[in-house]
Amino acid sequence: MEPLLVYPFPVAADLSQALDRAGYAYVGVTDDIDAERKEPEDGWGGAIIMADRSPEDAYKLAVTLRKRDYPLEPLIMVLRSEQLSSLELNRDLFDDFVVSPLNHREIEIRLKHQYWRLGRGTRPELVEYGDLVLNLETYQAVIAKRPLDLTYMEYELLKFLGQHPGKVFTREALLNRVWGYEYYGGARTVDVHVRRLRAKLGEEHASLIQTVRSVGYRFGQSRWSG
Amino acid sequence: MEPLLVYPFPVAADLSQALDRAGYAYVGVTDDIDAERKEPEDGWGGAIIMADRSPEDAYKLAVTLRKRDYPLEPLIMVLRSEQLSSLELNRDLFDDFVVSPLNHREIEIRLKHQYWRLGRGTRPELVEYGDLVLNLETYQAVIAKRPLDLTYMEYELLKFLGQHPGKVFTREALLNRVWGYEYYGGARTVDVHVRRLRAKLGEEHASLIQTVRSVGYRFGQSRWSG
DNA sequence: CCCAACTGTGAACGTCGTGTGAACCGGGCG
DNA sequence: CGCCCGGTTCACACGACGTTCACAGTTGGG
Repeated sequence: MEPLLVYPFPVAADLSQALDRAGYAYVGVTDDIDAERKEPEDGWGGAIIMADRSPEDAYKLAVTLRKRDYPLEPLIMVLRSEQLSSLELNRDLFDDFVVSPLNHREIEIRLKHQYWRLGRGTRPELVEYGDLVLNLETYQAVIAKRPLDLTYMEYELLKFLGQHPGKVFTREALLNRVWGYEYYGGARTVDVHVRRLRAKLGEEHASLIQTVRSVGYRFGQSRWSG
Repeated sequence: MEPLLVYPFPVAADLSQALDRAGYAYVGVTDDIDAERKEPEDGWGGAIIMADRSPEDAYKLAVTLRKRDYPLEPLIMVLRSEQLSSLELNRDLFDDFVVSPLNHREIEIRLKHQYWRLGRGTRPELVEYGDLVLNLETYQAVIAKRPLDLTYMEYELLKFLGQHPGKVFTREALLNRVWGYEYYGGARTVDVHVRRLRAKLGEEHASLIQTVRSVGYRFGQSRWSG
């Protein structure tokens, strides 16, 4: 992760303490010129700008950082309670703000939340196990980076198994929980779907679904053999 | 503007005072059942959930409000300083948070900032995906530099899909979110509009809208990358 | 007021997913 | 050695689901 830009320099003691604790790298800058000079090759990892001492300079810096081709994100402002009104006029200059005096945990959480938001505006819900990844939002599956073309029931079955790795399910249980409680069909159904899944998973991953003789099926390694 | 959902009911004095001052309408709810019962026809305008008294119930409510077809936005949590850690585990449940005791100005600014982000920050006036460009201001669509002559519903549907590339939507969900909550019509409607869209997109781009059998439709390719 | 364009619905049609029966295989046990 | 039990594999038929079409209801502009 690239270091955070922090204004002003030298960095206030409570802020540096909070960032150190949270494990963030950061670089203090005195103004926009300084910021450009110290900017890492891959750009800043974000910015924290304290506007509680010299608000004008702080906002001026924020402007230059945001009005570039590649706007700096995330940008968090720090200010005193009575300065809050000034934010409304500059909404597009920051992503979040904190009211001083600083709360260590709060600034850490806000940073993380911003990174999370940037990373995936709406988070994909994933089911992962080893090389296998199921994206529940897009209904797509990938094994070892190779996309799997699964039918509906195949997907549902694999999803269920993937959500309970290591656990053994009887055919009965699978029929109940994947096909639905009211469903009443033969146990062969499960066998065949497991077979088709294994085929699509490919030779090397077919063993992801193991047969437990006289009991049922298990996904992934047993909890003992790890 | 639709009223805000506020939990719990009765609404804490300082919060109601802050919301009154800021000019927001709001409705206090006791739990998820109550929330559903009191929900305005056009949905909630947002939510403020105080988790400082009974955190479990608060988070439970947040879950139900966010795991719907139409997730409630924005959702702001209110909690005590020592509860901050609990947020990390529930990142997707909220958009912003405030540490109590409440600062009137702060909660007002955060609300406004969230609305601004939803209205403008997140939604650009252009929707782009590959060769497709939708200009939301002029209501015009272009595919591979060739202008598309779309009807209203066609445009709305394409816009919605384009705003959520990769994600699969059931016909039900599309009816809700494109045609509107109160709309009650057959699922064939969606099919036909998809068909007309595909036709207008042309042979080569028809696959932009994919059918996910037994589930619904998906626009574009999956997004595995953040 | 009429025409044209847009939108929704029901029905016909084709495809593909799914379940089932039966054959096949392999191991355990008498 | 042969029988039985359980799992695997295969082929096939049914039916669910999506696509397509034709048409009717509705809206809005000229």
